[in-house]
Amino acid sequence: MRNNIHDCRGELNDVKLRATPARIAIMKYFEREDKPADVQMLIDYLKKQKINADPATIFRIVNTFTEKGLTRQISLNEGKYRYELADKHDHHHLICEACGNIEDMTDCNIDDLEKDIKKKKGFNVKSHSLEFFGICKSCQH
Amino acid sequence: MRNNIHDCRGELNDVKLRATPARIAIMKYFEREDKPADVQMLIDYLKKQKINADPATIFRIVNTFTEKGLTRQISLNEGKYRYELADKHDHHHLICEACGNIEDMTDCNIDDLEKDIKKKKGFNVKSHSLEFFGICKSCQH
DNA sequence: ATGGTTGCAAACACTTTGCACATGA
DNA sequence: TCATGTGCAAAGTGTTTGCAACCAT
Repeated sequence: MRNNIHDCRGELNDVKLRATPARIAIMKYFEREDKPADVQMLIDYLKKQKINADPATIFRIVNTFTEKGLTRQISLNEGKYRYELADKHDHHHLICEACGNIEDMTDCNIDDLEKDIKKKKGFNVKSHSLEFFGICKSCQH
Repeated sequence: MRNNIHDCRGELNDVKLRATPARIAIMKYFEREDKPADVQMLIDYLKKQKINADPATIFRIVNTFTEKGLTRQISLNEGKYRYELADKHDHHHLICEACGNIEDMTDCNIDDLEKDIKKKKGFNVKSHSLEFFGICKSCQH
């Protein structure tokens, strides 16, 4: 019974990827943290787990994950990419311009708008990204 | 009467920037085109106008324009920035994943959502970005 | 005249790639 | 075993910066 500890091997097997330490750790990161991570954050996290990984490897991992549909690549106007789990649908981010914190926001209804776009413009929406920039509660004091 | 030809000197004066050929041409580009431009597009456009400009100069111009509030810097998950006029409020983009074309989309009502965010999370929204990815009409044949 | 702007080169940050070695199944 | 994954180094993009020369006002 090796499955009592959930270590993401299942998810990796499902998409025909080998379960290497770095991949397992990164999957765990994404399942634990709700904040989209950039490559440096992942390297730092792995280092804490005593896993040393080259940036090139991390880039390869997140790119593979994204191709396989495990993760999603997003950009928050920072000059770099971030990555997050792809399975949560229709959620957005509140990005604090003061402290840089990123908060998740779920349940926004853009479906109507997408139908509207289809009708008015003939454009077939596959996905969307919605980000809010502003000042978070604790930075307002 | 040198103002019969609108050459954007007014906008530049308003924000205390000198009216150089490159700046004037870039302002004209933005006023004419509705598609957000990246730096390479601006260089190509200037070249057509017989204005040779260094990438560094273009980056400096769009950064200055953005600081002064003339333009806005956006990212469409491409690994680079694009720039567009800042004066159009509340508009979004339809990005075709087949042909790469970017179409503007106006009149979306996110105000309610922003009020909701303020109420529920205490997060004070200053701006947002909303992009739709999909397949445009002419790519569906 | 003079301070803002530009060109050029160099540096920087992020990301990708080639290849030899290592490793998971 | 052997296809897949990784480390390292190099290269590829996009972007910024220092400084001398240039030009708009």
